Amino acid sequence: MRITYRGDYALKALLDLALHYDENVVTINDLAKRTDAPTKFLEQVLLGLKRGGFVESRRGKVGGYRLAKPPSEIKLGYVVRFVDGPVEPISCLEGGYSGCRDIYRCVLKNVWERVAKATSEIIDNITFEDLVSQLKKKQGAVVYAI
Amino acid sequence: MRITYRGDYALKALLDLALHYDENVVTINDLAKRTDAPTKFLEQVLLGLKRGGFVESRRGKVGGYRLAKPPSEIKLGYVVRFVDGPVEPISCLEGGYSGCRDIYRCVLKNVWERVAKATSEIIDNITFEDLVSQLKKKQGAVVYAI
DNA sequence: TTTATACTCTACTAATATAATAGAGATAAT
DNA sequence: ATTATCTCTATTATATTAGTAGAGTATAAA
Repeated sequence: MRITYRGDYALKALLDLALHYDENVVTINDLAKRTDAPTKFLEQVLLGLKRGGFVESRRGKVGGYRLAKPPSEIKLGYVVRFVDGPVEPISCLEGGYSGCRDIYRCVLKNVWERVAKATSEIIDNITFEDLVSQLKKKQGAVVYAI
Repeated sequence: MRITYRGDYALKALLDLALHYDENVVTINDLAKRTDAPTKFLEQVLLGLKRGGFVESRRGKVGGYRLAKPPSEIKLGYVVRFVDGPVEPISCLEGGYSGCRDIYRCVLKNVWERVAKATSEIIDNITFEDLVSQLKKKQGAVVYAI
């Protein structure tokens, strides 16, 4: 698993939307500011998240983005896989891999499977609600105003 | 962490050398055959492994490669880090990262740290001796002749 | 109805990493 | 000398990543 900038921006944007879940929509400009992402790049990221069913949007003068589901129903793992692909550390676990013969395959493959499982167990047991409460516990909600 | 073909070849070559640890050196051609790696590419990989202190080589007519240390002293994690870089899933844990502001930093960083730790705990507790014995247990040593 | 604002969509580009390929050179055994 | 084998540097093709650009669409408010 490798988190790219695209993935990092996506997670931070969703976390920001989770922090504002009870409020109105958040504009992409505000998201870009608070996540330190280039606005036009973040647009693409959010478009992807919309197509993935993670966010909803509203166009026009009071437009913006909001989460499509409550933060408690969005697991970190879902987002990571959607944006940055499988968590497996090597392509031989992902399907079309032919870079190894059977002789060494199983013994190394087994290691990568263990790594993937350990990774999944972490990121599939964290929701954005968890992240929000960790954030609030740590610094206080007032910090997150625009 | 992402295992590249380079890393995959390196691990398989070392595993092959571990299987032949008590014997003579192994030529790059034999290694290339058994690991299904392009010979010239594997040359570079082995050169790297030599500089990293994982293998020794001998030139000339009966030349080849051998492990520089017993298989029990080579951990998978060492090799992975040497060949494919840090196991951390995101560059913010690797030093010069500036892609996040403090507001979201800690809470996501903490997740990636947990992933990196879980990964390390797996790959730093497997030696090439372990892999060899798993391999032998599974298929019998006779399979590994040229 | 016009205008301003904000999301939508597609195309393009620069930089970097990855996975090789190529070939000349050095060393050791026969 | 010859042959086999490792050594080293340069080059290349492809894919990925990160970002930029710009025209288009929807909505609220003046």
